[in-house]
Amino acid sequence: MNNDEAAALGSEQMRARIAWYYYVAGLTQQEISDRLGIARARVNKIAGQLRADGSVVVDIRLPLVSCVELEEQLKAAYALKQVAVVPSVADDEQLRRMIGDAGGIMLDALIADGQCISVGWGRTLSASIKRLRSRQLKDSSVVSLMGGLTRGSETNTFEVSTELAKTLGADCYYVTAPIYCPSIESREILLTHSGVNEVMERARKSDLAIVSCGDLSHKTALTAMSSVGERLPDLKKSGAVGEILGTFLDAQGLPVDHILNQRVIAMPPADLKMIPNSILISGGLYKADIIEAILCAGYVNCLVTDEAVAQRLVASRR
Amino acid sequence: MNNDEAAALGSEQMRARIAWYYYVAGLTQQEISDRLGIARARVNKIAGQLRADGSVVVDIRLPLVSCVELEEQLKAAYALKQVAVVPSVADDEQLRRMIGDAGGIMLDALIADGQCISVGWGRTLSASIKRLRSRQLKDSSVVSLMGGLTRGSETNTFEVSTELAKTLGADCYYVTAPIYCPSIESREILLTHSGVNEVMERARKSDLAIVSCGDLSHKTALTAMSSVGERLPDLKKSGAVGEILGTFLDAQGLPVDHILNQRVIAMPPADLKMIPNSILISGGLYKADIIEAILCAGYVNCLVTDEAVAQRLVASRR
DNA sequence: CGCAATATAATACATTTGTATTCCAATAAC
DNA sequence: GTTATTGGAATACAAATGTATTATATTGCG
Repeated sequence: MNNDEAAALGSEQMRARIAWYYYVAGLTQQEISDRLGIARARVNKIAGQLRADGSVVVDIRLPLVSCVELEEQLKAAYALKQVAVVPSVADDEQLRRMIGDAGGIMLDALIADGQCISVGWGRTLSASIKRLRSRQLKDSSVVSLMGGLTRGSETNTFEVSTELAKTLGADCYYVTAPIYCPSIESREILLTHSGVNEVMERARKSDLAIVSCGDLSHKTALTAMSSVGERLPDLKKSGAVGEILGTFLDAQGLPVDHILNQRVIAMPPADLKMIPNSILISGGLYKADIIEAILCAGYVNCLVTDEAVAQRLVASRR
Repeated sequence: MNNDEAAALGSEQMRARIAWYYYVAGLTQQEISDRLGIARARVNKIAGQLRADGSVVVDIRLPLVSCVELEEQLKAAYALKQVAVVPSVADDEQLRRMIGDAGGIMLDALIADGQCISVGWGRTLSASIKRLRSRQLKDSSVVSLMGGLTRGSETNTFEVSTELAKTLGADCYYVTAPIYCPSIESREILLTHSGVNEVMERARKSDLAIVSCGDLSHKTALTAMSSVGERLPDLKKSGAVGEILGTFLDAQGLPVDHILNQRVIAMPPADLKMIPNSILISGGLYKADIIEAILCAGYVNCLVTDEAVAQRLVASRR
């Protein structure tokens, strides 16, 4: 291929060439920029994006025995069907990608045609979905498990379900309501009128649920919403350790008595128990408490997390 | 994990940690060496090995349209069942790895339990086999298609079949003879007495054959054997353009009349036609002639090669 | 048309990586 | 016990990479 041809490449084909040359052939970025006739800085940027957006994925074929052991211990301790544990790293974003990758691999094996897949929200979930192989499932559907965020966040609940549906080639059903209603009355109105109930009914009957969870620190995306963030002291006083599907739970995994829980529009966590396969994808030591609460209550039967959290979980069951 | 624990890690677990931290988490080699308490240079070396030995594999999820087009054209032009084309790069070793990767992906999809898989020899084949997922096939076997090299080469025929059998968890049958006999008489003796015939019979009945090919330059491993290398002028005079399974072919794909062909111990190329799936894995522009010859004769029905060769092949069928 | 917004090239620089070299300790061979 | 051999640490340095800055098209819009 000569430079004239290269110059005529669309940006998508440019990305594909860079992916091959850099990640498979092992050319240097300089060589690639020469060959393609573009600035090296651009190659560098695109190469980074390719990793981040899941166009290039790496598989590690050496299991870590310490993680494999933890997986087995967690399965036994919390009666889980499937567990994946990845090594811990300090950087949150890197950890999310690692857990997301592992979650994607688990999902890849569980997803089949003819299923209804319900999905929560979160950056880790978003990473998992990027990792999935795309398919053309004709008889499948994706359902959102919770209302949307009004303040445009980097990842909205709508975005997660849309992306999953697109990747799978499935239909998508949205909970067209805010995650927290302004008042208990408005919640009633929304539930009775807007078709939200039908979607949640569909979610209850789904074959596979994919959820994440949030703790009470400011690191968690949900608490970054002003409506939630300003209530953090309240929530802590009420005994909450974090949330799943927008519902705040205490250390035993029971919903706490708090105004936010009365205004949430999402499937109640207890309903997850009716779903054959439910996966919690979440890690980072600061989420250990809420993860433990969710497992104690038995809301989910599969888990993807990191080594440090797994150790905590195993230790507290001794 | 603290340093004391890390220091106690076996080297295999060390490799696994490095794989995760470097390729998935994206830590720098310095960070990893600090965390594991080892020299950075060692991390660097291991990280390189992990890529090379197939413990870390990368998947590109963006197809190159130019390659996809060539695949379709080749299928049509040479009546092939499956074709994979990867972008070309100048460096031979890099190209081998790319083609090997693509070959591994094709093989992964074709290999099933209960099969007999026959295999030739070559560095590209070796790369393909490294890329395969390991399995536990109880009712499968691997058969070598050709005799061994006496002069210890970096990859011997025995090594390729052994590694494939190990990866698949299958039995392995070897052609316990040199690829070229010292004389026509010794060849007769070997064929009648040593069980070589039984193995070749088994190969003829195999379900899947995996072969590579060699050209007549000194780049090719086979011609590096002194017994072959010194006959290169002869071979060229007799019209040979390269070899498959140790048998030298002319541009039409017919075995040439040459002493080496009379002394080769390997399955004759024509017998490949009886095998349901036969894959030729080979690339590099200097091999275009022999690849074309093999395809013209219809010895194989699947092909893995690179873009430049694919273009040549398509062009010469116009 | 001119203007702002965007994308890319060109450049520079700090960080990270690959690699060679030397040195040291543990181990095996004598 | 002494001497090779080996594997890894320590070091140094060149190459490659990540990133910021500025300059230069290119595009879309009023």
